[in-house]
Amino acid sequence: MSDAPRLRHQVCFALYSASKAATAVYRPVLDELGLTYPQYLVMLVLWEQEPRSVRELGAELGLDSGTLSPLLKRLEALGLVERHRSVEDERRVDVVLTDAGRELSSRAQAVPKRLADAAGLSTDEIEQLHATLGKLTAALQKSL
Amino acid sequence: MSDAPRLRHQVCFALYSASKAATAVYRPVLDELGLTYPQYLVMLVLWEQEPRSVRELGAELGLDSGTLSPLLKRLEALGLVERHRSVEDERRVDVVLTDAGRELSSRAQAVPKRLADAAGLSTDEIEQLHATLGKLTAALQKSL
DNA sequence: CACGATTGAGTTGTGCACAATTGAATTGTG
DNA sequence: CACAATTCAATTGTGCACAACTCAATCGTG
Repeated sequence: MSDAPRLRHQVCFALYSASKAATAVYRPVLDELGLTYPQYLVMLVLWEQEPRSVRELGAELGLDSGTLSPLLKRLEALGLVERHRSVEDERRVDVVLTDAGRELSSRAQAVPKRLADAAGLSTDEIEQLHATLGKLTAALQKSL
Repeated sequence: MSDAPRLRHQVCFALYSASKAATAVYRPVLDELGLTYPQYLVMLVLWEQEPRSVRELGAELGLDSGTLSPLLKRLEALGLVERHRSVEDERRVDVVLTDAGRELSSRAQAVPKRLADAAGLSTDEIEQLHATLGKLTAALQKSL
């Protein structure tokens, strides 16, 4: 019989679908902020701490300069960040928030709440999901 | 203090990272098959049942024609599928496997095993993760 | 100090994701 | 039957993801 792997049984597809559904839920909220989902992630990192080099942003998010360089250029065009060559190490580019970028933080408070509301999971389930995903991601990355 | 949402606490980021890590684990195996991850998903659906219209593929995978049309064109160029206008309804395009496309199924057996090996989770944890992701995705999609 | 190796950011090219639009085929309603 | 509304696939345009590459700055070793 069907010895072919089946879509619905694949955890990878469950991850892929859940991830897409989550960004779809965020989309309307992020639209109001004028951000895409990956841009929001970059802003999250910068709201925690700045300046951050492109390298550091990439390490936090698992993205390389091929993705970040144009993304940061767009955030700069939006007036949310500035990029400056580091003085100590001229290979590095430090990314800092502008006032507008910092102010966006308060408006972004509503973003994670939206997912929690839509998730339909208990706090326990959310926490367990979070923990399991963390274990999974760590194991997968180690296996590479 | 930090009233800004923090990256590490966000379930959405955990999903995003886990999904990226999973496709990264698949990448070398899929490279041997000459497929990308989304192309593999389309083949999974076709291995289960064919022919399938573009519309049906999109419904299974949550993708629209803007994504599928060029993807299917590439699968056709690889000689794995063929596309034919449906006779009953000429708006539809039916996608069928070629012999080469059908044969790829057996070589694809190794793909899901690779994730299971790398996951570092027990069967129980995998099943619970799968179930929770399913609940989450359904709830998120309903909320849109 | 010299110089090969490494690091960091950027660019190019390919492919996916999704919104918006187009155009043809079909359906539903008067 | 006519024709407006809907359905379906394809195209266009924007942005992300990642491999491969370039180039400059820095580091490590002799």
